[in-house]
Amino acid sequence: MHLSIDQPLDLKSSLESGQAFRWRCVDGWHVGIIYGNIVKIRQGSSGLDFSSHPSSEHDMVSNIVDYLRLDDPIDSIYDAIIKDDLMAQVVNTHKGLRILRQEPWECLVSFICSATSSIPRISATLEALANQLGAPLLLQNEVAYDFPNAEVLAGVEESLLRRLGMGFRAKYLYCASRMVVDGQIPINEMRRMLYQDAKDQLMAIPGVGEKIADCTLLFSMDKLQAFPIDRWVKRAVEEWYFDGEIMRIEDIRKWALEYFGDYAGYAQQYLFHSKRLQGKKAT
DNA sequence: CCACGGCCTGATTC
DNA sequence: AGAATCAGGCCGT
Repeated sequence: MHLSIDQPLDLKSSLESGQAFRWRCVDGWHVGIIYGNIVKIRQGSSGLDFSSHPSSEHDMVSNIVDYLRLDDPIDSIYDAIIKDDLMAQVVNTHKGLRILRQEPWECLVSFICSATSSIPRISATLEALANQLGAPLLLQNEVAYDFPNAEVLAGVEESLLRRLGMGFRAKYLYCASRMVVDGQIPINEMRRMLYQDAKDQLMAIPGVGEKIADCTLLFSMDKLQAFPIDRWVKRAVEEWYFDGEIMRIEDIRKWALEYFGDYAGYAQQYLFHSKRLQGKKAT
């Protein structure tokens, strides 16, 4: 199935810029899961080619539009966040990098896993979780495992989670599962909640602080003003906007929301992506 | 309020 | 080679 795209989109960067951890690349195709469907997708000159299961390709179109946020007013967003020459250049270099609209539960778990870890390890852990506890989905000669829901994860021992490589995050994941199952955290209603209200609720989960809450809000809950600050973004802002001065996270957060406005999250993703590529090349 | 060490563990560095 | 150090934080002191 072909889907024409007439706006900036860089599929590879979007799927591999550290927002989602379970996409793999096979022969130029990205294989992963979108809203319970295994999807094989690639970008050509005029748009996307993909196949899917169990939903038909026809029915998957709207899911793909949702997942890649192709409904965002991307040109207005660029206008809004390009406040200076540096951001103009960063956006231009990585034009088409999108924020994804992931499923809230998997996104929350992913970023609980991310604390003091590395992307390859985060991916391995999440894959292990899904392989062990999720339902397999088949497409052509590929298999991918759906992500286990909160009920399933709440039912496994912390020791299993540790065995799967979660380390000290195992107890956080167990708590999060319980809180979602018990209805304390209305994870699927947070898209309709105010940013700060949803954030306060997420941060009530042990192991979820400002950064992990903001990642979840930005990458799965439509809160485009969320500006997660990890070490890369911290470094990027300090070096590129404050002449290398060491800043407090809280001051960066306030500055970013003020400076970039309602689409600060997009600015964050571009800063993160370019700083990380730069950091990797340097080392 | 701020600063700091500890936490699991695999990969990378010295 | 084997031991430190680091990795997309958070929590308690």
